[in-house]
Order: sequence, then structure tokens, then C-alpha cells
Amino acid sequence: MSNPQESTSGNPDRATANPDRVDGIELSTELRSLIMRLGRLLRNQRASSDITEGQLSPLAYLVRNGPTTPNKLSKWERVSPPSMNRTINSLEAQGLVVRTPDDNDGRMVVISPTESGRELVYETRRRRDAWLHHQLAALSDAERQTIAEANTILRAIIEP
Amino acid sequence: MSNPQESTSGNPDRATANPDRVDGIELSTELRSLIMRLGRLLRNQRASSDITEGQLSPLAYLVRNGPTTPNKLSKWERVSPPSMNRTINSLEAQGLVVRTPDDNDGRMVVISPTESGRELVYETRRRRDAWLHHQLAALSDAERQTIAEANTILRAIIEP
DNA sequence: TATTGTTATACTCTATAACTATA
DNA sequence: TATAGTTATAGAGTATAACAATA
Repeated sequence: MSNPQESTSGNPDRATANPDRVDGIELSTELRSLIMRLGRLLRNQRASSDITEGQLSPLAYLVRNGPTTPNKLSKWERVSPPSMNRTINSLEAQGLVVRTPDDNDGRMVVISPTESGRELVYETRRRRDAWLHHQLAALSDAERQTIAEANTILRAIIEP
Repeated sequence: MSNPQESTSGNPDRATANPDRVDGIELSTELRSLIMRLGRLLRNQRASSDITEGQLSPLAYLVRNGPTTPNKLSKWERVSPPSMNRTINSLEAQGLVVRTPDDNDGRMVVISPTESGRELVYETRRRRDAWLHHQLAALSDAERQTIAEANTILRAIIEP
């Protein structure tokens, strides 16, 4: 798992004040490279008829967390409001979400998934995750546990 | 860290044959969402004068691993050969890499970083990683260790 | 005929700036 | 004046298809 040559407790990097070197790697640099490449791989992991990852992701958020505003969605997904607006337009045109004006505040709208949107999330996610699921299944329980914990830590970091 | 409500050893998900539920989360789905959002955050983490993440990443590879072919680069970065070719064109136009014909095989070219390219990687990486570095520094040793291990596991999975 | 690199073309994602409507 | 949403516009990233040169 970790590099046995450098992961000893005697590793000076662990003892000194450089938290970016762990087990002999520059953690922030390595992590940046991993995220970029893994992200491309996951985005490419879809049939041409599927909706794109950028559309599936906010739709899945709506299905899981319930209706919310465009602003909340853009913050969650870490894109600009106009970018999210375009994504919502696309989802709406496909009949996967609906816009509803807010009764209390006339400036706001609420985005909700349609039944069709809900179904698409379940179906697509199942097929889309097949590759990653397969990779994870090949790992040990301990390795999956490590990834789950890293996921939790990193999600806390990027919480909007 | 993990959800205490579901992370007990008695959790049926852990004992049964569904490796995609760990500590009560759908690991592949959660991971996909994390990768997308964290990737956007990292890509946005740059001054407007910096080169883009898509350019920095292969340039950094060349600096770390030495000259290689466009094909190798595209496989490593998980982009198509034409996409990588465009990136190389851009880097070459900026004087950050050079193309050299291969002596043995006339079809091949080798991409090498220039001295200017090397310097840019070091400078940019230092500034670019500042945010992530800062976040990691706020974690405990154990948490950084977990992330480093997850990094190693996932890199092995996407190895081209 | 297969492989490596490249060009042509089209489409998605993304941001910044500007505009509209409401608070 | 501030906020939420949207439209306008432009640029970067990406892929597939087609082409050229060499093995």
C-alpha cells in the first residue's frame, strides 16, 4: 500500500514541519494530478447517449437532497451561476427538472427533479458507476475503508 | 470521521457482498461526486496569468519523468491524442517544451521540457498548491496518512 | 497493413460582464 | 442599493473523423 522504503516512523518528513510530504510523496501535488486524471477517466466512462457528468451531478444532488435554488446548486458544484443556469436549462429542456417560482420571494426559483429525472439518475448511476464499482470490488475491505475515510475528509474540506 | 451510526462491525453492508457500501455510503457514487467538485475547485485555484491545469499537468510530468512521446502523455493524462497534441502545440508556442524527431523511428517525436518550462513548473506548482497545502496542513497526521494511502490505491487503479 | 502524429471540425463546459426583476 | 436569476459573449478543453508519413 504505502511505500515500505519511506513509510517508516523514522521518516524525517513525518516528524518535521512539512505536512505536504507523507510517505515520501508531495501530497498536494500528487493529489492534484490524481484528481485531474481520475476525473477525466470517470467523465469518459459513459455511453454517448447518456447525459453528461456535468448534468448528472446536479440532477443527482436534487434527487438525493430535494429541490433547491440555482445558487445553492452552483455553490455545491463549484461552478459559476451562469454555468449552472446553462446546465439547468439543458436539464429542463430534456424534461428532467422543473423551475418553480418561490411564493415568498419573487426573485427566487426552485429547481425540482421530475419523475423522469429521478429514474434517469438511478439508471444512469447504476451503469455509469459500473467501472468504478468494479475497480473498488477488486480491493480489500481495508483499502475500501481507507478510500471511504479519505472521501469523508476531503468532502469536509470542500464543503461550500 | 466515519459515520458512527453505520460504521459498526455489525453493519450488514460490510459483511455482505456489496463492496460499494462502506460506512453507509455508496462509495463509487460519493467518490465520483467528490472527484468532479474537487477537480473544479483545484482548476479554479489559479491566477489568470498562470497556464491552465491541462497544460501544467503534462509539463510537470515531463519535468518529473523526463522526455516522452505525445502518445505516452495522452495515455497518462487520459485524453485523446488530438487533445494532447493541442496542449503540446500550446506549450511549444509558449517555449515551454520542444519537439525532437526520433532518430530510430521516423514516425515518432519526443517532447522535452525547456529550462523555462522547468522553472515554470516549480514556480507555478508552489503557488498553485498553496490552497490545497493549507487545507492539508490543517489536518491531523493520521488524516493526511489516510489521504496519502487512498492516493496510492487510486493511482494504482488508473495506471495506464 | 498497422502505427504515430497531426489537422479539421464540432460540441460542451466554463467564466466574466451586463441586464432584469424583486427586496 | 443589494440580491437572485438570467442572457450575451468568448475562450478553453475535449472528442471523433480524416489525413500524412513511416514501419
